[in-house]
Amino acid sequence: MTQNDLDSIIKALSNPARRDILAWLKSPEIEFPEQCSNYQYGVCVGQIFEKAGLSQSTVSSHLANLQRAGLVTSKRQGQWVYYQRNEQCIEAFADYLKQTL
Amino acid sequence: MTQNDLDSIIKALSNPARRDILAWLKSPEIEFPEQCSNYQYGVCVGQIFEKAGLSQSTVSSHLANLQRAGLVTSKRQGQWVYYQRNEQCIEAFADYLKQTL
DNA sequence: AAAGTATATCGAAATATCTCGATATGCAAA
DNA sequence: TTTGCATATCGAGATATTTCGATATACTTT
Repeated sequence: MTQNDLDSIIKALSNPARRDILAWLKSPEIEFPEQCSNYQYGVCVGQIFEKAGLSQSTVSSHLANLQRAGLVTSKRQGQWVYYQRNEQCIEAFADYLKQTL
Repeated sequence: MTQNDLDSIIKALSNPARRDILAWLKSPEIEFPEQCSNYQYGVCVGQIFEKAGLSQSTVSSHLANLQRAGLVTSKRQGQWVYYQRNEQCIEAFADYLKQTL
């Protein structure tokens, strides 16, 4: 965990909308029951967009931000892009913080 | 730990200068060997200001920010104001994050 | 009381972030 | 290949943050 990683992760988490999205992705079945497909690759942008109460472009931007920080991964399936939590990164960050803060 | 607490703590930590200050305060004897007085109440603003490479007003503002977030406490001793880490708050935050992130 | 030192607050300029609508891109269906 | 849907990117306006110098406040010393 470099200082740069830490910086982008904390900056990503400093926004409430992004924290909400990350929290929602913990329970896709509960938070996004409307999604037709299964949750193998996570949740698609449209679902998150509808729940967030923000514009589509804003949500897309937030997701890109979370992904640059390494907190989520994405996978395109046809015309949809699915996002899911990167638990490894999230746990590593929480551990690092607990240890060094 | 309310959502407001979390928000102000993460926002406080999202700035590298404030993270540096908080890290320095972990080892006052090592990081601020120049301080004349003992470290009972922490480190005084002037010491932090000299180390930070930022203006006095900026450092004072960062310290106020950390204090509003609950991450440090301050105590005036004569004309000096000493800041020290609030370990209880810091640990509670790290634990909360580890649990809920 | 006056002057000096330490810290906090104020006001403003520079920079970054958030948000949106418009539009581009990638893929699917007709 | 044209049309339509899902997502990403662009450009711009609004807001927030960072930083500074100037000044105010708190305290000490003379």
